[in-house]
Amino acid sequence: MLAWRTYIEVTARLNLALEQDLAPTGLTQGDYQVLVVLSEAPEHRMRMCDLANLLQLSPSGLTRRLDGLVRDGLVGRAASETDRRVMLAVLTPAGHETLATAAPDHVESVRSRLFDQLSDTQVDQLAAIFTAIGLGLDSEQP
Amino acid sequence: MLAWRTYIEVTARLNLALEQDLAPTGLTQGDYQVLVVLSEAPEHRMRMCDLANLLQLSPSGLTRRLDGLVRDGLVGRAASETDRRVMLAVLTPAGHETLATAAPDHVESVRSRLFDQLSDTQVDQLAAIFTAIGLGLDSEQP
DNA sequence: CGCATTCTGTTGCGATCGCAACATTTGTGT
DNA sequence: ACACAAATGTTGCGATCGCAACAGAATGCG
Repeated sequence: MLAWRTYIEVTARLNLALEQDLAPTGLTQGDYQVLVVLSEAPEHRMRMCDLANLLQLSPSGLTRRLDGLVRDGLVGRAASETDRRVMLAVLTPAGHETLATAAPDHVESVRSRLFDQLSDTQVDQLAAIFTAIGLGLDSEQP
Repeated sequence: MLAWRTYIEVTARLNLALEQDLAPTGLTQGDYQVLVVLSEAPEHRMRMCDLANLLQLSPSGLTRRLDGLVRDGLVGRAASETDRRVMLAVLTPAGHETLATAAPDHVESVRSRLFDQLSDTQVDQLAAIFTAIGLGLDSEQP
C-alpha cells in the first residue's frame, strides 16, 4: 500500500517536472510524442487513426492536437491518394527541425530525472515490472 | 530507452483502466483521493491549501473539485474559527459512506491490475525505484 | 448492382485543470 | 499604530481531452 501511494505521488511529480523541462521549447509532451512518431514513420507521415492508437488519444483529441501543430507549421495535413476517408499527418521540415532542437534537452531531462536516480539493475527491474503490468492489462476484462 | 517507452505507455493504460474500474461508483480517482485524505484527517476536515498540497492540485483546481463534491453532498465547506481566510473541507456522513462503498472495489482493482502481475520482490523493487526518483525530484533544480 | 455495415475524421458539448488577477485576512517590521 | 508583505481562497479565461453525433467514403453481401 505504501508502494502504491509512492507510485501515485511520484508519477505525478515526475510528469510535471518533465513537462516543465520541455516547456521552454514551446512543446508539450503530447506534441513531442507526435513529432517523434512521425519522424520515425515511413515518409514522415501517418494516418490519423494509426497515430491516435499509437498515442492513446481519442480521434477528437488527436484532431485538436494536430490543429495546434498545423497552426505552428510543424505538421501538415495531406489527403490519402488511395483512401479518400483518411487524412495523413505529415512532418514538415520545420517540425523536423523543432524536434531535432528539442530532443537533446528532453532526453537529458528524462535521463537526469529518472535514470540517473536508478542503478542499471533498477532500470532493468523497471522495464520488467511495467512489461508485466502491460501484459496484465492486455488480458483482463476490459 | 525501451524502458522509458514502456513506462510511458503502461502508466497511461494503467491509469485509464483504474479510472474505468472506478467509474461505476460515480467517482473519479481525484474525487476518491479527496475522500481518502479527508477520512484520514483529524475530525475529517482539512484546510483547502493543505489539501491542495497533498493532492498536488492548484488552488483553483481544488476549488472546482470541491464544488463537485459539495454539489453531490459528499463534502461540506466550513469556515475556520481561528483564521478567517481559510475554508475547511469536511467529509459528510454521505461522503464517508460513499468512500466505504467504493474503497473495496478500488483496492481490488489496484490489486488485480498491478500487484497480482508482480512478485513480492518486484513490489519491493517498485517501491524502491519510485522512492529514489522522488528523492531526485526533491533535490534538483526546480 | 443496391443496400447495409464498417471505417475515418471532424464538430458540439461538457468536464477538468492551471495561470493570472483579485479580495480578504493575517503577519511583520519599524 | 501603520504600512507593507505574505497567505488563502475564488473567479475569468484559455487549453486539453473524451463522448456522442455526424458526414463522407470504402467494404461486404445478397
